[in-house]
Parts: sequence; structure tokens; C-alpha cells
Amino acid sequence: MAQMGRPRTFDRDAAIEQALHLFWEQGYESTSLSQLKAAIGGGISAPSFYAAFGSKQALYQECTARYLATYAQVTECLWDTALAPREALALALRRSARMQCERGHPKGCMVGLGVMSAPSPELAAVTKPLTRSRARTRAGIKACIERAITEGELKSDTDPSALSTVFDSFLIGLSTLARDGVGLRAMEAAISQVMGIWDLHSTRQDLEQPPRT
Amino acid sequence: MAQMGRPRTFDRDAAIEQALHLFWEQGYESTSLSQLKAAIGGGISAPSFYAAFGSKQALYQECTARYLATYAQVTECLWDTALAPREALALALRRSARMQCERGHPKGCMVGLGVMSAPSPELAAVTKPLTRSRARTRAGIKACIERAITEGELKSDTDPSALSTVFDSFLIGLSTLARDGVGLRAMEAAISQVMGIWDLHSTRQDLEQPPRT
DNA sequence: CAACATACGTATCGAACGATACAAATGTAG
DNA sequence: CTACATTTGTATCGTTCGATACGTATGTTG
Repeated sequence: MAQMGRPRTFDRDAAIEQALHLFWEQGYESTSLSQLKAAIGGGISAPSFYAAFGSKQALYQECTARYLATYAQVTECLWDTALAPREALALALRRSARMQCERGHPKGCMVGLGVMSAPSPELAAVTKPLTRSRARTRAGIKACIERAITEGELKSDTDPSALSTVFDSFLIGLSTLARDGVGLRAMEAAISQVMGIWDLHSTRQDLEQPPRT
Repeated sequence: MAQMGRPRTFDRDAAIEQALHLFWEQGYESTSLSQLKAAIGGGISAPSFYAAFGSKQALYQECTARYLATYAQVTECLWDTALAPREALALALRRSARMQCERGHPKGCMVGLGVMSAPSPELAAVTKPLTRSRARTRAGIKACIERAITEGELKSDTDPSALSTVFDSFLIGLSTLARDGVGLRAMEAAISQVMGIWDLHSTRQDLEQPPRT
């Protein structure tokens, strides 16, 4: 049997993407049912909404799961040990910046902007997947650095915690910059600059000091 | 004449500070009148609220003005030309980190977290002072770098735009880190690290390369 | 004292919020 | 066709939202 009962008139999968864009843009609390209903399939009724998604909170959780499974994958290369640590980190930064500036969806990263998405204490549970994702990215950056130290790419006296905090804070800050209109070109230039910190701790001398006249 | 009519039973100045803390913690839209009324002077009535502040939006504007005039002053040293550019920037970062981690008020910077405080397009006007403050800090960082180039502290081929974006993104990212529980110690260590980028472009050789065995 | 100015408490406004009851409509399965 | 499963549309629920009307209480001014 293909599907029993009357078929729905909107694409549930596309609806999640549209709802995701709203939550991404405005956060959980600031996005109303009216906005969600209006954005889905050119407008649906309240009963259709609840039949399809259960509740606003349940839909949000589906949206965050969708985000983490798609857009947020730009930083997964942090865990790819087939890549050299420096390239893994630089790739994560560049991919994230590119994604955050893409057209067709809100600017910035939903994970980063999610800190203020549901700020009430009783609603903190709803954004927990985002909080966990930030912690995971933090750990990924640190793991990259520790791997580089182990492999001899970074000097053994490098402080992995301090260094990873630099890259992590820089990465999360990009979301706000994107919202403020800073473009991809500027971000990419900044990424090239910030990777200079890596080279400062590199064991390869040629990276640390450009030739001087 | 000192004051006509019946005096109010709460301290209006303290009320603004308490409301500021709520807006700082939760943002504009997520903070309700009920919360504000309950937080002010141990609980006030709705008419007292409106008589004293006019509206929720007017109070928010007073709170942002208060924030910008007090807490946000930590970055004013960016404009202090009596300081060496590097020290001005490092001081701004350190002061901001310290302020964001202070006890007695919400973690993070209200200016940075304000991006998602009133995300609806029609409410963007209410957070405009915060957006302007971010732009001003961005300009301050860039001005510091340009001044360093002019004064010969940074090499003339330094890209002020790219470099300022690094520090700006790092600074804004600290707010989210603070919310996630990253402590002042870790931030200070990261600040020391990120200032290494400055030294990479410094004209003073002794800063760029620590002695090697 | 009387006159005035201001803040207070109670009670309530209309609108929007998230969420449902219920019956008609539309599909599949036998 | 009948029986069943699911969605749809209309109308509405109770709550909370931001915001007020109105009469009373409490202060200063003359």
C-alpha cells in the first residue's frame, strides 16, 4: 500500500526546509505559528500544521536535525583524519564562511545564532542540539590541533586549548558578521589571516617568516 | 520644588538596570512585560510600568543606551590615540572578555548577542543602536590597525580590512563562548594567542619569532 | 486647610499566541 | 459499492501578549 487516506496538499519535506529558514532567520520564540503556516506550501491551516508536525516545538526539533544533517556538515572535515590538520581546520572555516554567505537561505550559522534563539530558561531544552553542536565543533577544532602536535606539525609547547578557543571564537563570530553584511570576500581574507596563528606554532620555519628585504 | 505628586515606590534607575539584565539575558522579544514588571522593584503594576517607561520598546531603548554608556565602554580604548595601537586593541579584547565573564549580570556582550534579540524585520529598528555599536567597534579595530601602519608599527603591506575582521569576529564570538560556559581564563589565553597575528605583521622582529633551540 | 500633581491598585481591553473539536472532503483497500 | 484512513476547512478554545480606563492613595504647593 502506497499511502492510506487523503493525501496532503503540501510537500512535508519542503515545508521543513521553509520552516527551517524561518527559525534560522528569527529564532525559535520570535517565529510564530502564523508565520510558519503562511510559509508552508503557500499557506496551510492550523489543523494541517498540527497533524503534520505535532507542535511548534516538535517542528523546530525536526528543523534543527535537518540543519545539523545538511548545512552544519561543513565543519565535519574537522574529524577527517585523512586530511592534514591544518587543511582540515582551514577547510572547515572556509566552507562555513561560504555556506553562511550563500544566497537562498538566511545569513550566518543557525548553530551559532541559536544561543539567543530560545533564551528563556524553560526553553533551553529546545536548543540543546545546537548547544551540543557548538561543543562538538569546539572539540573538533581542539582535536585537529592536538593531532597536529602529535604528528609533529605544531610545536610541542603549543597550547591546544588556547589556540582552539581562538579559532572557535573566530568561527562563531562570523555568524554575526554575516548578519551585519560582511561579505564572503572579507571573510575569506580574514580566514587567511587567522591561519597565520597556526603557522606561528608550526614546526615548518618557511611558513612563519616571509622573506624580508 | 523637589518633586510634585506622589513619589514612586521603586527606584527608576535601579529598575532600568534590572530590566537591562533581562533584555541582556533573553533579548527584546523573548522578554515579556510580566517578567519586567516582576523584576522591577520586587514587582510593580502595569500602569506603574507604563507611567514610568512609556512602553516596552521605550524601556528597551533606555536599556540599550544605558548598556552602551556603561558596559560597552570597555572597547572605547580603541579610540584612545594616547595608547599604542597594539595595546589599545589588546586592552579592548581583555576588558571585554573580563566584563563578559563578570558575575552580577548576564554572560556575554549585549551588543554582540543583540543580533538575534529582535529578529523580525519590523523590529529591526529597535536594535539599531546595537547594530551601530558593532559597526563602530569594527571601525575602531580597523582604525587601530591603520594607525599602527601609519606609525610604522605594522608593515605597510598589512591588509587592515582582513586583519580587523579577524579581531572583530573573534571579539564577537566571545559572547557565545561566554554563554556556553567558557571561562575568563580560557578567553585570556586565547587573546594572548590571537594577538600573535598582530605580531606576525609587526615591524619588530623580536616579537615574531621566539628563540629556537 | 484647599488645590494640585503624580503614582498606585483593580479590572480590563483587543489582538495574537499556541493548540483543538468537529464534520466534510478525498484518497486507498476490500 | 462499502469500509476505512487521513487531510482539509471552519470555528473556536484558553492563555498570554502589550497596553489602558478609572478611581483611590499620597505627596507637594499655595
